[in-house]
Amino acid sequence: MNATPRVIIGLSAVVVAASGKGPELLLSGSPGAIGLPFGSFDPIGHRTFELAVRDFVTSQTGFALGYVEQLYTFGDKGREAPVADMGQSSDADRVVSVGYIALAGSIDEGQRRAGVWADWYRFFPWEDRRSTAGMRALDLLMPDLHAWATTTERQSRVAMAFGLQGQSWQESQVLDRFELLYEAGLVQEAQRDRGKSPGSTAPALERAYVGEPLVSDHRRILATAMGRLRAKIRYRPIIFDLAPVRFTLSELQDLVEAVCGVKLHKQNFRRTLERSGLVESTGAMHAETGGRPAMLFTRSATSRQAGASGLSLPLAKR
Amino acid sequence: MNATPRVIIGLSAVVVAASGKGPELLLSGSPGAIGLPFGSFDPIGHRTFELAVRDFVTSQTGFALGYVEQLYTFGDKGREAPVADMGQSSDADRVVSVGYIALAGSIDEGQRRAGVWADWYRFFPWEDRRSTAGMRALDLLMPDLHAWATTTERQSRVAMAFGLQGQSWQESQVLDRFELLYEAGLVQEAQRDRGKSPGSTAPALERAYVGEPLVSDHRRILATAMGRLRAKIRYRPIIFDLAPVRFTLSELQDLVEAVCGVKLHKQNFRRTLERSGLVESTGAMHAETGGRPAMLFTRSATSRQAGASGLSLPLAKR
DNA sequence: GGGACTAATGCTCAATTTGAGTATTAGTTG
DNA sequence: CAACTAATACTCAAATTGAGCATTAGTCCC
Repeated sequence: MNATPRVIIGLSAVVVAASGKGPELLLSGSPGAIGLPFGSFDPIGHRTFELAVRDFVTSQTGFALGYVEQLYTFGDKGREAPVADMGQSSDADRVVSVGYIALAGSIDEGQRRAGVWADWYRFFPWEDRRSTAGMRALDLLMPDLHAWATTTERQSRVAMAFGLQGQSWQESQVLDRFELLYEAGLVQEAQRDRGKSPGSTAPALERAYVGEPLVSDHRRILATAMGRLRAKIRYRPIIFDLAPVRFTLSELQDLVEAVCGVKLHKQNFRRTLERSGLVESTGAMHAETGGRPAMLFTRSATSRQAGASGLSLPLAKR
Repeated sequence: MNATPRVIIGLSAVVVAASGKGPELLLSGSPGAIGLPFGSFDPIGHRTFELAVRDFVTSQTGFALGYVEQLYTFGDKGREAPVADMGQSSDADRVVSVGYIALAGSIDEGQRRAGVWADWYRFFPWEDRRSTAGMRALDLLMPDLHAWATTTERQSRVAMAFGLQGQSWQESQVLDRFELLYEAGLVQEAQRDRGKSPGSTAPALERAYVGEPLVSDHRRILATAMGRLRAKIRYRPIIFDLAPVRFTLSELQDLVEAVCGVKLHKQNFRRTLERSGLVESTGAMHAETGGRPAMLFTRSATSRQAGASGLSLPLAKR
């Protein structure tokens, strides 16, 4: 019972690591109430947010974070909804959450099993355009999206966000697409926040194409993180914070494709990569693919410099 | 006297408007303690941060904001230093400030005089590379920067940030440059935060080239805003939120140049602009320049669509 | 009413950068 | 050693960019 409501600062971290299969997220919570790793900011103990994030992620999950970047501060009333165990907060408090993205590098099977990791496309099936499964998720959403787009303004928003009608798909507009689906009531969080019981008048939501919900507004934070990461790949050499120390160009390409959810043109990818000077070949070869052995590369010294640029993404044709 | 220290959320707004001369900032405070418009977030009254920002800027200054975007949340202990009139906060409270950038469009002389506006280059003389004055500010900083750059790591950071040694100047790295100057003790805030009296052992700071300081960490927030705006110009048609409704291409170019602090190649600028489809000609002409009359343009309908892209910036040669 | 002056607009051309392939090579496997 | 699989090399046209020179439509001044 507080006399004056307090502001509690919550920190949420989108911790991304690359396993063999692609980007994976560190999750916490119990089945049915899954969310991002979450901690409260201690105004006395913590000197900066970033230190606080590193701190609680390591103490909660045992993983040490590499690259950490602030995403956005979410403070909307009405979207923080059911967060279960937030410790000392009472109903009267206002929770403001500062979202972070952290890259935990490349992990092996052992580490992977030690935490609760999930492929991030479980929460955004439509964002994966490498596979027919992802394309199909979008197809299945289309009827409901069109039904919602009753005005030309809405139609144009749908077209721009999802790359319809001659517009091109922009892989980093993850948040735009999610917010649009939220507004259209096509993700479970929207129905939850409106206080409806899922599946009454609202459209029935099949997880195969609307994705799994997360606690509170964590899926929104995740969308922000995906978008930021996808955009940042283009202008900072951040991909190397996810890649293993040594990699073949194909492995690097697979990783970029997995993060961005698109297919790239192989020859052009290696061309721009070699020109960029971001990688340099170690002498070693890697011969486990059944084809011609591939040269192993590492990130170059210049790629570590402060203002180094990112990768260009030469898309492969349909 | 609080038993437990509270967290106070402060909102700071970088309000930018374009006058004839270029981007101007709305300031508040008294001489010697100038800062950005600043308000506290009320956890009960305000539903979202953005509404709160609009609210307090309008009530404090009378200006209605157009475009508003969150920048970053600053929570470092030790950099919020002397903020004078922050209302009900006590020493024990921790102030976290959420920075916003807001574009107030184009203003006339009357509106300009109604608020306290200042050319933003007063705070960042080295960011203006259109004029020799700005280039000179950087020249004057160089000796101190080099003196600070005692390691190769620092030297390379300086080179990347300020475009030396074959590196190109990146107009949107405003924050990198400011933080570097801060670390090097070359801006007054750094000396203040370290508790030194300005001008003891530290280098003497001439305002003509180190720029004017702002209260608290407001200059850092401003640097973030400048960088964000400069970067965003390239991928969103945000410049039209600063431009007047009708403009000639030269006026638009001057505005872009003023925001980005660089000179552009005129013919190439108009070429890409016309191809982009972001502007369309009104029939009218504008003949006040003493040369051939110019066509007046407006932003096109497509430039208002959600995912519309921004301007390319064809730099003019040295 | 014709030149000088000024900015706006039009046009050209080469250098790069992209997009989209086809061709060759170095391993593994049966 | 032939078949197979990736990796790597090379090619060529289209599109984009960087840098200019050229022309035009006004004003100002005699």
